[in-house]
Amino acid sequence: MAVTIQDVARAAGVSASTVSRALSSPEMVRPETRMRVRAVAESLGYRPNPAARGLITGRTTNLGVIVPDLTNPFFPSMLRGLQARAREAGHAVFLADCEEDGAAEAALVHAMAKQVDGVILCSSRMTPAMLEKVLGLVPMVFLNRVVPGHPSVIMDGAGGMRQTIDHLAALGHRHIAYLNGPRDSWSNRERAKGLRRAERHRIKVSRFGPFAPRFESGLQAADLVLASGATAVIAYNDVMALGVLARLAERGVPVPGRISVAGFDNITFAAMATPALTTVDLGGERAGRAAVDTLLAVLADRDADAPRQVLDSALIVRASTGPAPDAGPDRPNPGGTQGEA
Amino acid sequence: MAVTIQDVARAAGVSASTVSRALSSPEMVRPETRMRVRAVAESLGYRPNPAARGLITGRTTNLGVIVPDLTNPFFPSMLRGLQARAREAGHAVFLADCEEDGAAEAALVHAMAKQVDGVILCSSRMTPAMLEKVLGLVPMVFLNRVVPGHPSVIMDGAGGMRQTIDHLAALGHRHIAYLNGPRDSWSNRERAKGLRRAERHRIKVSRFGPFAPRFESGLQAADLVLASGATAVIAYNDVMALGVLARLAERGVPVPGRISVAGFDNITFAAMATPALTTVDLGGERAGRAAVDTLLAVLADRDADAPRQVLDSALIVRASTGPAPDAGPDRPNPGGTQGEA
DNA sequence: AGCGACTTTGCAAACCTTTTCAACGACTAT
DNA sequence: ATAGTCGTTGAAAAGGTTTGCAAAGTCGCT
Repeated sequence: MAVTIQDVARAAGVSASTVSRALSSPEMVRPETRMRVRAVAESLGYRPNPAARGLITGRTTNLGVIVPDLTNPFFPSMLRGLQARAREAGHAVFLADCEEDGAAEAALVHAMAKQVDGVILCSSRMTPAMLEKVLGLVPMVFLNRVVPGHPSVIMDGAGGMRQTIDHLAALGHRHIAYLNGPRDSWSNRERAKGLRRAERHRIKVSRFGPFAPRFESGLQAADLVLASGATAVIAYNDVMALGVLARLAERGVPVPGRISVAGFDNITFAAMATPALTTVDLGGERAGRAAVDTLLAVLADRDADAPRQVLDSALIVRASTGPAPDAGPDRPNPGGTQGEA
Repeated sequence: MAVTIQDVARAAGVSASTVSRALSSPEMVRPETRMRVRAVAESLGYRPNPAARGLITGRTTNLGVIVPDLTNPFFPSMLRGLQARAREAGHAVFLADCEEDGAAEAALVHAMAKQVDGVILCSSRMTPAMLEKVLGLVPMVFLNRVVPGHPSVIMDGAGGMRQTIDHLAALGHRHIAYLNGPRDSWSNRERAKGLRRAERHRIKVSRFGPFAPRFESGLQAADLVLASGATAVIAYNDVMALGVLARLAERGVPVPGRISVAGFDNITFAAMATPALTTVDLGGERAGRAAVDTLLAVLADRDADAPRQVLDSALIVRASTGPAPDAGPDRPNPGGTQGEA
């Protein structure tokens, strides 16, 4: 049915080895023969069978990717960068969605192991014990999680948080709220670490949660934040922040007049909300590309020690954050903030 | 390095064939032997090499999926259903994003052909000429596009449009606008077909576009629609509709007081907008699952004739659509609409 | 006891490719 | 002229699995 290397060999009057060489090691075959073979291969529509090739070379030119939840809009942007870079490098991408389940994730690694040259684990949900069992199976790089001794590319959530706090401090806020994400989320811990920056500005921080990173959590949290007296709220991610925004709009609370709102991830809809949402862009596409590059580097030199790459994040200031309500529009040095602007 | 069937055979004191059978055709081997072999395989952590297996069986248990744009939030939901069903059926999923480019899509089909048992083409961007060249390569099913003689599952955009128009008619609207999607999009043509329903209600329809299906197009279109005097606007998709909503909010136009807005796709953020967006749910997850089922059916019986499955769509009425402004809140039989409610 | 049928197992071929090795001819350098 | 080198090619092995076929063993029946 499908055309094999033998068919090409017969049609070109050479051996299979010559066909193989004409296509993958062109310098090893006489130009004249090479041309003829290539022409025949082309005309027959021959494509090497990757499975057979992989069997002998031990390489598949496939990359595996596992994400925890495709419907979280943060991942598609990451995937896009990842996918594009992989294609540039001549690799196809195997994608699986583990649906936030670490055990499923481990099973997927097993399933993929033999069909890919390496796998990229995005925000892996595996416990250390689960990790232990799959670590040797196939080269892996971790995206958005550090696993000692293994290559990772991480996005600087803590740094993003610090930028956000500096931004709010400059706007005169003295009391802010943070809405925690899921309890055992690595990214949430990272982001929360950045909260320490508030001390430097003598800003009071009220923490709420943990919350599931969903729109509804934002609705719920908005009322809590309002009652707390904070004049700004930073949500674990944009989806929650949008929930906060929606609830505040419903209650007629002016944003950023009475309260400023910020999120994380810079998802597409952050820019589309009214008011447009101030958010931290963690550089998802860039991270996706970096993960592929890292994996390729590991593949090329397995003995190199595990690189850990940290990507800068950037605060995207939009309309949802503004001066603190008690800080008058242009009053210099309000309260005790030492004019950190 | 990796443990092969030979290793298991040696350790269990049987031949490789017996190991193979113990694992995949259990009834062919004596229970006692079967147990022992399975125990050994388990303890050694043996996993059959899918490439080697595929080479001989001709089946890979992989499915390929090509989508035009991962960052369009409609696709992830489809993918999710697809992915889940594929996993239930024991198939892994190869994903590729062709970035709205038909030629790239064709290349991806080629690249995937030998590594998958079949491929699902979501909203294929290939021209008929491109299609021609790849049709025989591998079993395919089309999602959201009909290709004569090939299996497809399609979502009923025209039906969704009819429901939307009936809905608006019932609310007393006499003049509506439609914002076209991309010029040669099959889905746009389908949706536009449903516009004929307006004749039955004696509703005037103004068409705008074609537009790229983006938020910015909605911003642009909103002003055009307002100037046209229409009291309701249906956008090609939710992303555009959200753009319309944003622009109208910016101009202080009450929605749905002055104008009603509706979209297509029921993306997550449609429900999160203010006002929440009325939209047509085309059943993406369901469609993803159906596509897998169809593909599996084709694979099981290649001679069966190409099924074409049409999925019902459902109008999700939310706050962005309301009574026409000139139709008073409860006035019966306004104008000449024959009271179609 | 002998025969046939069935069960259980192993051998070897097959899948398609890459790669090692050897062969062959031509050419160069001694 | 001869040995060595180089360039070009083919034969064959290898990679890990499944499967058709045959062999061996078991059982029941006549």
